[in-house]
Amino acid sequence: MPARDEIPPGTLDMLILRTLSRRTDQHGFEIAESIRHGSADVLQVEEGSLYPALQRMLVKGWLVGEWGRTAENRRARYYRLTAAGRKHLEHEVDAYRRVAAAIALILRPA
Amino acid sequence: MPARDEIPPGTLDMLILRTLSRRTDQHGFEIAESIRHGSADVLQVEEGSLYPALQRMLVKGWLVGEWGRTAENRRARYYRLTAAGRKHLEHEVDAYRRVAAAIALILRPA
DNA sequence: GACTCAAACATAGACTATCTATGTAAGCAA
DNA sequence: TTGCTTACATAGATAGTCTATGTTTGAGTC
Repeated sequence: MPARDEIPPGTLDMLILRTLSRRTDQHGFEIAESIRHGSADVLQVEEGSLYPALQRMLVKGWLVGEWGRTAENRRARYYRLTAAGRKHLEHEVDAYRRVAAAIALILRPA
Repeated sequence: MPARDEIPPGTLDMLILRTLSRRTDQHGFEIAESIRHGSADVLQVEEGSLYPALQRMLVKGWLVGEWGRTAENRRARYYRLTAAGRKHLEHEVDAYRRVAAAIALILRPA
């Protein structure tokens, strides 16, 4: 029934960036929820994957983050795409679609 | 120009099984070529990935292999799906499609 | 106020699966 | 016999996810 799936290796950054391009200024927990809901409850990002990914992308300059407060008055880091992040997202989506189309070619019924 | 892509982690077994379900009794080199051509030259399986994958799947009983000779009189191992392999392929394809659809949900334009 | 609970962030290490690099054997041709 | 190619094979590097664990902080409760 639910049996949530893992995030396929190589897609996590893209999913995070895309989530932030849909709605900016989300913090980590929100991003995880957005991915879960946005995927119809199929994809679940674990915290041990999420936070390192956010760090990596901060370092690469694809995101900026600033500390703030949630509606429940908890400290949280809010992320936003940079121009470089937006461009990188485009490239990742292009590459993903190309590969997905290629796999579809092989899977499609003869 | 081509700039062939890597096989996404987790998809190689499925691609090999699917290739053999389209045409049975192919040897390793043929399988690699089938995947490349069948993907419109996008996907390239490296030998260092291919042969270990074939070994794994022999052990798991998804394939059987028997030694033979190519048209050029070279020794080669010809692989064929087992019933278990066919069933496993179905499951892998189902799981792949479910995840791909979930990713598509997130990627699709708002 | 002490205690508990959850939110939010974070890191270390395990694990999986691909790739790169390398090697071997065998057939054929010059 | 040298070289080229096919075909199979293995070892180690690498990348990216996960599990498990830990820390801080705010809110609620007794």
